[in-house]
Parts: sequence; structure tokens; C-alpha cells
Amino acid sequence: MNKNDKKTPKKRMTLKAVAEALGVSTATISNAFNRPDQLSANLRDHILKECERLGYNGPNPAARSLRTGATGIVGVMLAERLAYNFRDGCATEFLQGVSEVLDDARTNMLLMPGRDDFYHLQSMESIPDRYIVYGPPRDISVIERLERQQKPVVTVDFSLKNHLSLNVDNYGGAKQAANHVLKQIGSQGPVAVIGLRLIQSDIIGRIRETELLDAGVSISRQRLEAYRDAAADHGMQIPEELIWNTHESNWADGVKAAREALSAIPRPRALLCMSDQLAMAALSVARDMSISVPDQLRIVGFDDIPEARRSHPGITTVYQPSIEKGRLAAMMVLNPERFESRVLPTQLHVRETA
Amino acid sequence: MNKNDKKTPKKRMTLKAVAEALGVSTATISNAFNRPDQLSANLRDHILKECERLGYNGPNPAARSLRTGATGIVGVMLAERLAYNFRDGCATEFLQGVSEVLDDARTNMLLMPGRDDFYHLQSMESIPDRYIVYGPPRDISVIERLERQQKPVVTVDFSLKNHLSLNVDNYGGAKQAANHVLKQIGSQGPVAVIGLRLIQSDIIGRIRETELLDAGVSISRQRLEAYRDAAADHGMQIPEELIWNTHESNWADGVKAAREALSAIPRPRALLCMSDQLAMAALSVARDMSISVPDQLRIVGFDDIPEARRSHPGITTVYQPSIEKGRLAAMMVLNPERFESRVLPTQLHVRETA
DNA sequence: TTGAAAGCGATACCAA
DNA sequence: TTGGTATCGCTTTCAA
Repeated sequence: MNKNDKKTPKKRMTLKAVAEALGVSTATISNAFNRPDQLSANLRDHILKECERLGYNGPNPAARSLRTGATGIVGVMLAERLAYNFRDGCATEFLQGVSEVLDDARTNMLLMPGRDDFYHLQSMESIPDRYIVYGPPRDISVIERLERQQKPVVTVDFSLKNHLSLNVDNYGGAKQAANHVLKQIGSQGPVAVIGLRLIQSDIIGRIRETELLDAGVSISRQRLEAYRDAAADHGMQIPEELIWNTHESNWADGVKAAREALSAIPRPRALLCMSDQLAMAALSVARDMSISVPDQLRIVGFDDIPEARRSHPGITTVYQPSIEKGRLAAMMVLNPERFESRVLPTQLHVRETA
Repeated sequence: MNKNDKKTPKKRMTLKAVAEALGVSTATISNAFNRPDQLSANLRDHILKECERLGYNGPNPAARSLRTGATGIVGVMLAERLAYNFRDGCATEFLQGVSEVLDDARTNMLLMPGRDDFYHLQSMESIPDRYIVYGPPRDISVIERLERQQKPVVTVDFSLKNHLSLNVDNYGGAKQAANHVLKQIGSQGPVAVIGLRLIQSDIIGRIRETELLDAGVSISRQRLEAYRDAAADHGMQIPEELIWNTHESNWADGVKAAREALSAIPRPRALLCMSDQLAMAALSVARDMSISVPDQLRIVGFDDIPEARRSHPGITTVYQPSIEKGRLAAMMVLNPERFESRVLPTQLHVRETA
């Protein structure tokens, strides 16, 4: 009558139940799974086979983790909401790199937002054994919680005292890009910047200068400095009115900013964009306004996401090794003792827009 | 001398320690976090405040989960390796939709590969409370493990007996696309298909027909059927030699297949591609071969990923609501009782390539 | 090589 | 409204 009268009613199997069924102690079963050297190969094989037959898939992670304090899960703490990271080409490539390595290492990846309210009344942060922190979290307090855990941490695209960090050469790349453009246009006409998150007004909580070393030196700031320095080198300057800000590297924001920038009088001869997404949006706006690229307008991006490569015309941009950055971050967090903090090189890729 | 002589050596705080410090019972602390109605508001506020001060961030998830059997984590089981899902525009949009909803629900998302070996000797599958299964897992055995958990499951892009499923109208969309193209080219010249995972030779393990309903009816098969039926309606047929297969929806595979297809004699007048990525690769090959699109060659894709929209010329394709699919899957898995299995509509978006 | 037993941190029942 | 306590499933000494 009961819907459970199939084969075996089969309630949840536990290590203890298996031990009883096989007539051995729980320690032996545990050893079969965790320390093969503690028992004979024969016995172990037998036990594993029986477990399979009985439908026991191995130790319950919660119980094991409670006992050992480890889960085998790597936390990837993201700066913002999760969804953003599935929209942004650069973040997506980074996560691809991370997931490749973690997948190979049979390690699970838990994505965690960098917002304080997510952790309210729950210490989720205690689940992972180690952390990759991708970009400075929006709420500083999550960093504090995380540090209290005393677990290995690798920060990416920013630095934190006493932790491994992985950065790319934003300044160098941006300077190359700006130099390239400025050389082309000589000193004619103004140059505008389409920036990304230059204003971090939505960071909540006090910034502890001593610990969050680069809070004021965000990657966008580094790029902006480089643009400015390059301009100065060419005897020019980029006035504040020609610096646009976007909150997110997406199409809509890029279109909006580019439209404004290209309506300025006199019209800019070049657009230095802090991401390829923004550059591609700008390219599209130029097309709409019948501004020819690169003759009347030069555009450079940043990141070198796959779309930039395939765009027509191809976007001139600064390559950063996003996938490699992800792979390396994962390797670093799995073996912190084998690595030191690093700055990865960037590289100008000249294509058709500048 | 010790490196720990900072402020307070502060060892890990536990509920019990807090209870002792405040002179109340552990049950009261627990209630303060989990059942506000079980104690006075005053006491609760006081407790929460003190916890904050003492550096106690709330109950340890491992212990709680051991006790309650729940974690508040949603597992997203992916068909293949994790990395693929960060490469494919369609998968990325799906995950974006999922993450939006889970993020809002303050629920964590654990990404899990659909390969058997990942779970070897560890019942990771017991961590999540509920599952979204995106595409038929490569190894059927993980489905078995998962079902043993008796947890809510929503399958996406395939169906499973006794579980909620979410599909899109692959047949209808593909038929519209093929009809559109066939109408344009009349009955002149051959039509080729660039297929995606038509051959599932790498599925490991027996397929239990009774349970995995659509094993033989993969989304690719549905699309292929539609192409064929459309051809038949137009008094044509698509010969097997004009059906190419790719393993993954990526640029390289697409280029390779398109190059072969466009070298066939007589050259196809139309390419029915099972993804936009493949269609865009084909477009690029056509450009290289100086074949003009759409005059000499019509191309249609599938999915309508953002890149397809922005491509020049714009890709004619079948829109499927990927983000919405993700959102809906997440909502369904969080509230299974409020939903039924669904098939979402697709829609032909005519742009410039056909 | 195996077994007995303590305890990881929290919850939820039942009493008070 | 609060407290005492058995229990969740497992790991790991220590002894046999």
C-alpha cells in the first residue's frame, strides 16, 4: 500500500549502519574511506564494494566537516552580486579559469556575494576551507568575518595585508594604450575617458586604510593615472569634463556614456575605455552617429575579451590574461606555500579601432 | 613573542561559549538566531548585540546542518565540466538568471559537475537541500545518487520522471527558423545543418529509458527533427552528408564545421546552425571565403545570445528566454509546490543573415 | 589491524 | 519564557 514498497525501503545509510551490516567497527569503515593505509587492501575493497551495494555513498560532509573542521570547498567571494559576474566577459573568463583548476582538483566552488546582508545571522563564511576574493568586496565587514576564519586567502585585483594577492599591470597596460592613441592623433583634438567605477560611492562601511591597502588605488584609478600620465608625456591633459563614469561594464551604460562623450564640442578624437564592453558600445554609437573609426575617432578598450577579438572592426585593446588569472588564483589558494604575490603583465593588442 | 599577542587571542567562538559568557542557556542563544518568537524582543536584541561584540557570527553551518539536515544551499548540477558553462553564452545567461533569484533569496549556490568521478568516495550531493539540474548529466549515476536524497529537483532542458521540469520549445523554434530560410531560397540548392552534440557517444553508463525520458530526445534531436520536417514540408530533404556535428558550441568547432560545409559541392545556400556561437563562426568563415551573406548564403542560429544581437550583420536566430529560464528554475526549486512543469516559448528573430 | 568511546557545535524536545 | 539534554554522523586517539 505504501508508496515505499519497491525494493528495499532503504532509509538513509550511515557509516554506523554499514559497520553493523558488515560486522566491523565504524572506525574501520571510516578508514576505508579516508586512510587506505590503515587496513588491508582486501578488506578495503570488500568494504567499498559493500557500501556501493548498500547505497552508502561515503561520509556525510556535514558530519565530517563538523569533526575535522574542513569541507574541501573553495569559496569564491565576489565583489558584488553574483549575477553581475555572469554578465561581464572578464569575470566570466576569470571564473572559467578558476573552475578548470578546481574541477581538476575535485574541489567544489562556492560562489559568495560580497555584500554584508547576505551573511546576516549566519556564518556561511565558515563553510569554505580557503578563499579567493575577486575584487574588493562591496562591504568591508565581510572581509573582517573572513579573516577571523584564519583560512588561506588569495585576493585578486586588489591587495590585503598578510595575504597572497594576484594583480595585473593595469598602469602599464593603460599607459601603452594611451600612448599608442596619442601618437596616432598627434596633439590634435581632445581625448575622452570612459571610466568604470571611478566613483566608489556605494562602498559601505569605513575603509580601514591600513588593511585594505588598495582601497583608494582601485584598478580603475590605476588606469586613469596611466591615461593622465601618458597625456602629460605628450604635452596634453585630460580635463575632468571629458571623464565619464559608468557603474558597471555593460552595454547600456557604455552607450549612454559614449553618446554623451561624442556629443561634446569639440568632439573627442579618441576614446579611452576602461573595458572592451564599453569600447564596443562606443563603437556602436559611433556607427550610429556616422563617425568613422578609426579615421575620425580612435577607440581603445581594456581586457581583450573574446568578443573584442571577433568584433568588426576589431577592437584595439589591452590584453589581460583573465583565464590564466583564474587558473593561477585557484592554484595559489590550493597551495599557498608554493606561491608568492604576483603582478601579471598586460599587453597592447593593436587591431582596427586605433 | 607569539605572533598572536595582538588584541585578544580570540579563539573560535561557539554558541556554548556565548551562552556561558551571557549566563543563559544554549537553547536561548539558539532561539535568538532561529526562532525570534521564542523569547522576548529585549533579550534577543541584547543577545544579538553581545554576539556581535564577542565576535560570534551565528551558528556554524556544519553543526546546524548535521542537526537539521538542511543547509540552505541550492545545488546547480551542470551537464559537463564547470568551465564549459562559463564559456557558453547560453549557459552563462541561464546561470545569471538563477543567481539573481538565489541571491535575492539569500541562498547560496553550489555548482556541481555532472561527472561521476567528481563524487567518488564523497557524498557531496548531500550538501544542497534542493537541486537544479541543467541538461542531462554526462554520467547517469549522479542522477541516481541525487534521487536517493529525496530532495526537490527541477530539471532544465530535459525531463525526469517524478520531477518538475523546465523546457523550451526547441521543435517549434527550429521549425520556424527553417521555414523562414526555406521560403527565402525557394527550392534552389542544398541546405546544410551545423549540429550540436547530435552524437552523444560520450555519455557513460546505461541509460534507463524509463526514468530518463528524453535521453534519446535531446534538444539537438528536437531541433534536427524540426529542420527535417520543415524541409519535407517544402518538398526537400536534408541528406546526411550535409549534417555536421560539433561537440561544443564554441568558435573553433564552429569554424571547422562551417569551413567543411561551405566547401561542399554544390555549395549550400543555407546553414541551419544549432547555436548562435556556431552561426557567428559560420558568418566569419563566409566572410573569409568571400561568400556574401545573405545573398549567396543564409545563416540562422539558435538561442539569441547578446553577441548575436550586436553582430554585424545581425544574426537571424531563434530566441529562447535563457535568463528567464534561469530565474524560473530557481523560483521553481525554491517553491516546488507552487509550480508545474513548463515549456517556454521560443521565437524567431529575423535580422540580417537570413 | 581493529574496536571503544569522546566530542565536534548546534537543535529541539520536554520540563520547569 | 527559559533551561537541561539526547542526538545528528563522523573522526580519531588509545588500547587491545
